[in-house]
Amino acid sequence: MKHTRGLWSPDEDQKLRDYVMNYGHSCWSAVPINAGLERNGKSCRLRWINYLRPGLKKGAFSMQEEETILTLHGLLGNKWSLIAQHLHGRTDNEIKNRWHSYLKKRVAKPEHLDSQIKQKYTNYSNTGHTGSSTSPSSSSLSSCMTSVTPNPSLESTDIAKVNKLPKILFADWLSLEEFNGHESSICTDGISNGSNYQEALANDLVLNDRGSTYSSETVNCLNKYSNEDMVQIFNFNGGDFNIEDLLSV
DNA sequence: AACATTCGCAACCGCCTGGGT
DNA sequence: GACCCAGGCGGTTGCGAATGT
Repeated sequence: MKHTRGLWSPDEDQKLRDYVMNYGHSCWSAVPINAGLERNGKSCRLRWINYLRPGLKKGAFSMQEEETILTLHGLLGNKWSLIAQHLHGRTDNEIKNRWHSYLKKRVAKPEHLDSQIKQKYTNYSNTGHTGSSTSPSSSSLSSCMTSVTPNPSLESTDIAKVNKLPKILFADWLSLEEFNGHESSICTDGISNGSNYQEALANDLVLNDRGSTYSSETVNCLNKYSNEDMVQIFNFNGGDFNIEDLLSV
C-alpha cells in the first residue's frame, strides 16, 4: 500500500480524530486501514499524540513552563518524554523543538566562567569526572562527596565547610541572603554562570548549575539523598519544587 | 521590492525495547 | 534463544513564515 507523506490535510485529521474518539487506538497499524487513511500507523500515532489528542495546550510557553523545562533538562538530559510528563498539555516533540530553537541558547555558558571555576575546583580532572554524561560510577553518597575535592589553595575552614554537608542547595537559585544561615553545600557538576555564581565563588560556596546538563554521576548522587537532606530547590520565581516530583520519574 | 538567511514547527527516520510466537 | 512486529523515543530534516540586507 502506498502511504501518503507530508503535512496532514484537515480531512485526514477529521478521519483520524473521529476514528480514535470512537474506537480508540489499541493497534496503531490497524488505525489507518479502519479509518480510511492512506497513512502508516506510526504517522497516525504521531499526528494524534502531537496534534489531535484532547487536552493539548497550544500557544507560547509560559515563563514557568520554560523554567520547568530547564530544571528537568538539567536533571534528566534529553529525556523529552519524561519532561513532557511534568508539563500537562505539552508534547515531547514540542518541548524538544522549544529546547533546540531557544532554550539551549539560554543556558550556553561563557568560556571564561568555565575556566574560572575549573581553576578554583580541580575535582573533575583529578577524579576522572569529565563533566559530561559519563557512565555512572559505583558512587555511594560518600564516594560522591569525597570526589568533590576542593583546590588545595582553599583554606581548611573552607574544606571543612564543604565536608560538612548533608544538604544540597542549588546556590545559583538563591541569593546569598537566602543562603546565609544554611550549613550546606555540595559541588556536583560545578560549572555555573550568572551573577550569583560570582557571589558564590567569592564566598567559596560550592554550587550547582540550574541550566547545565547533569552528569549521570550527579543524578546518581541526588538519588542517594533523602527528601529531608534535599530540603528545597528554589526556582527563579521564588517558588519551590518538591524534589520527589523531580526525581520520581 | 527582491533575495538571503534564520527561525519555528511538523513530520519522518532509525534505533531500541518488550511482548508474542 | 531467535525471530518478528508494534510501539515508543530522540535525532534530524524539510518547509513555510518571519526577519534581515
